[in-house]
Amino acid sequence: MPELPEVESVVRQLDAAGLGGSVIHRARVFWPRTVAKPSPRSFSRSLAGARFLAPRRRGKFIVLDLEDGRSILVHLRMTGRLTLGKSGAPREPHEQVILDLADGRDLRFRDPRKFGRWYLLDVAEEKLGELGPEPLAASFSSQSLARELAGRRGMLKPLLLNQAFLAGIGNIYADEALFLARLHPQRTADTLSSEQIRDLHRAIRRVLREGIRASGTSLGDASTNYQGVDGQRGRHQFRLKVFQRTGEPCLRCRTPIRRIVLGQRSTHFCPQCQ
DNA sequence: GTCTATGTTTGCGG
DNA sequence: TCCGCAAACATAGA
Repeated sequence: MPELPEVESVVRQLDAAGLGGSVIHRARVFWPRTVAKPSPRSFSRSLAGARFLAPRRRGKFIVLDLEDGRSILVHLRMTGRLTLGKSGAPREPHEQVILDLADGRDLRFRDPRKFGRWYLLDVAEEKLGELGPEPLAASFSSQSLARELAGRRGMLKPLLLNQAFLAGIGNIYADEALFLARLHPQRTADTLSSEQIRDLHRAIRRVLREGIRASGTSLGDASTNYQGVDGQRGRHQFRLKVFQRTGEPCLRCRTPIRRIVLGQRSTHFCPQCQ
């Protein structure tokens, strides 16, 4: 569920709530596999007393840097969710990790599907280094996108989902960006004109910024959908142009939106203007 | 029971 | 090496 805009929203909410500066009193792991590195035991043991710096984001990772130079990385995957509230509340269903803070609050991780992962690393880059460029960074230009696309003979859509190619894009924003850029999801990546590369670059940034401005996309109404740190829902679902609009008229040309499966992911596009 | 799901990794075959 | 595909992870909702 959460892609770059949702993760960015969570990070901003954690920051606004003053997570930076707070100290971990106790770390508890209830589902061992959630903590990918190190062992859950040493994860818990070595976090007591650690102090957070300001939270940040890289790709779809929430990065919680610690004052001692280490970092906690949280990946929400499909259904992961962080909450920050007063400690002492009974543990809710599907809560896999709880960090009790010295200030009387706790940071909780709830993940019904248990795909989400936590990492405690001496150097954040050992994981973040696998990621491609940040699409919203000033250094991500149309030229750098062109360089990356050159020689890639795969389809555009799966390429946009490849985190080593570009960090942070998921299924929703990939479909939306390709629609905005008027590019077919199955288009071979290295066949774009420089103008189309410019359009794609602009579309990617526009869609992600729009998502952030709307505090993310919350589909459906179930608890497995994206919610912010206080349970806030995003508003970007009302702005989707193709995603989950199968059969509905294209907002540009009225042609019914089509759904196909690419790389095992549903893909929505307008067969007329893409 | 079936199908779908916003993510990522791994292994296979081309 | 690059690419596409299937399965795995584990669960909920339609």
